[in-house]
Amino acid sequence: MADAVEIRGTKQRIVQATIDTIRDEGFASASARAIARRGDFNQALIFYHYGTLNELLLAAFDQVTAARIERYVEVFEGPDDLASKLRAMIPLYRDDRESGRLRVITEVIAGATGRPDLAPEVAARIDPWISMTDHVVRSLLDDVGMIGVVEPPDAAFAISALFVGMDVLGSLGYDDAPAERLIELAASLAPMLEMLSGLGATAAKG
Amino acid sequence: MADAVEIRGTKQRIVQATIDTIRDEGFASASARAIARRGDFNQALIFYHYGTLNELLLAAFDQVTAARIERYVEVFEGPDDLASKLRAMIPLYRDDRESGRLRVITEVIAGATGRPDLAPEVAARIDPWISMTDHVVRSLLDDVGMIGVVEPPDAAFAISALFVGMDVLGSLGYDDAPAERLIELAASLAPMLEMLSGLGATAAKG
DNA sequence: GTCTATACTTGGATAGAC
DNA sequence: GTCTATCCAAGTATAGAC
Repeated sequence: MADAVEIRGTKQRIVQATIDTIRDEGFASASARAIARRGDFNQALIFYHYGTLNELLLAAFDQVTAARIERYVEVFEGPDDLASKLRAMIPLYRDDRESGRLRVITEVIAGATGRPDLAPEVAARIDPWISMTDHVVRSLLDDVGMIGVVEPPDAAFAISALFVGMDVLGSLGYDDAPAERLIELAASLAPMLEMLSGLGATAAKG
Repeated sequence: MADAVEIRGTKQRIVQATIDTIRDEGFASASARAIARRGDFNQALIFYHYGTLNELLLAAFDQVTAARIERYVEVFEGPDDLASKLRAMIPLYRDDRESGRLRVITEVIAGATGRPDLAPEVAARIDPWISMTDHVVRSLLDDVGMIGVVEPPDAAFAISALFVGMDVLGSLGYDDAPAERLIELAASLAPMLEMLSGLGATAAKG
């Protein structure tokens, strides 16, 4: 029990060291050697267990995102109104930021740009996020009768991009506190949007 | 005349090769060796003329952004209404994208994340963009009487982040055509905002 | 200012002993 | 499954001839 964390063994230890390295030293510095130093194990283990460094980096990305997306889906597929959902999102987002998970995700996304060996793999792993956003946005726009004005995929792309961009600027050293304030703002504006809901439906009929 | 482009000599040739390399092979591949291969000159020249590779990369970034920002400032400091400004922005943005300049900028921004030796330098070079956005947003929010609801710096951060994020996702392989459609959408919504202008002023007085 | 040659470091990955 | 040892490619940067 006490070593429950050890049970999963070496592979997990390697992934954890990878996450730590990316978080604290950046994607560009996350070499096999640096990761092994960090986790205090032999560098050859990486290649025994993961084959290539890229595979390990992707495994680390998967681990960081896996638990995360479930929590967000839970919030956004709930029965609450938009404002409540957005407000429920704030502590999740804050936790992601403070725990360093967000930093890891951002580093991998930024690091994969312009790298043909990584870009498609990372893109495939971002897809679920964009899909989730698309789903939320679609039902929202539908309620408000605004599909056709904004296409849900465009809106989903923009919203996802907004977060990626805020995180990237955050990684560059900008204060990313605005992010939380903006979610809060969106939550406070949401009721206005839902007021339009009836209005939009009416207009569509009339 | 015919060799007007040659007059600026080797330094310019090196910067151009750097831009080409970043654009076509990505930031991660833009090593001194790769750049020298690309421009067909000796690798040692880079260090003679620029001291370090980082300096060269920043010089390339400066060159790509310099001409660009002037054109945007010209548009946004003009006397036109917001919708016209946004529409005027579209061909600029498209040109940046199609020429590959945007790719270079994105690669450098993404590449600088998590690199303490580059991040502050790149951040300093992004500041003018955020300032410009802040300026535009501030006068807009002021007109609409919404300062206090959204703080201009937050809005400027978000808008800048939106573009960075769309570009990063574009570099990851996502279709970034939505970007233009969204500017178009913003332009078509702008009149609504300006309608609020009188309303906001009235509310402030009443 | 430009070249060749090279010093030195770090990287991914593998072979083979244990 | 883990270790040591090593191969080899690639990187930044510099010294010194031209």
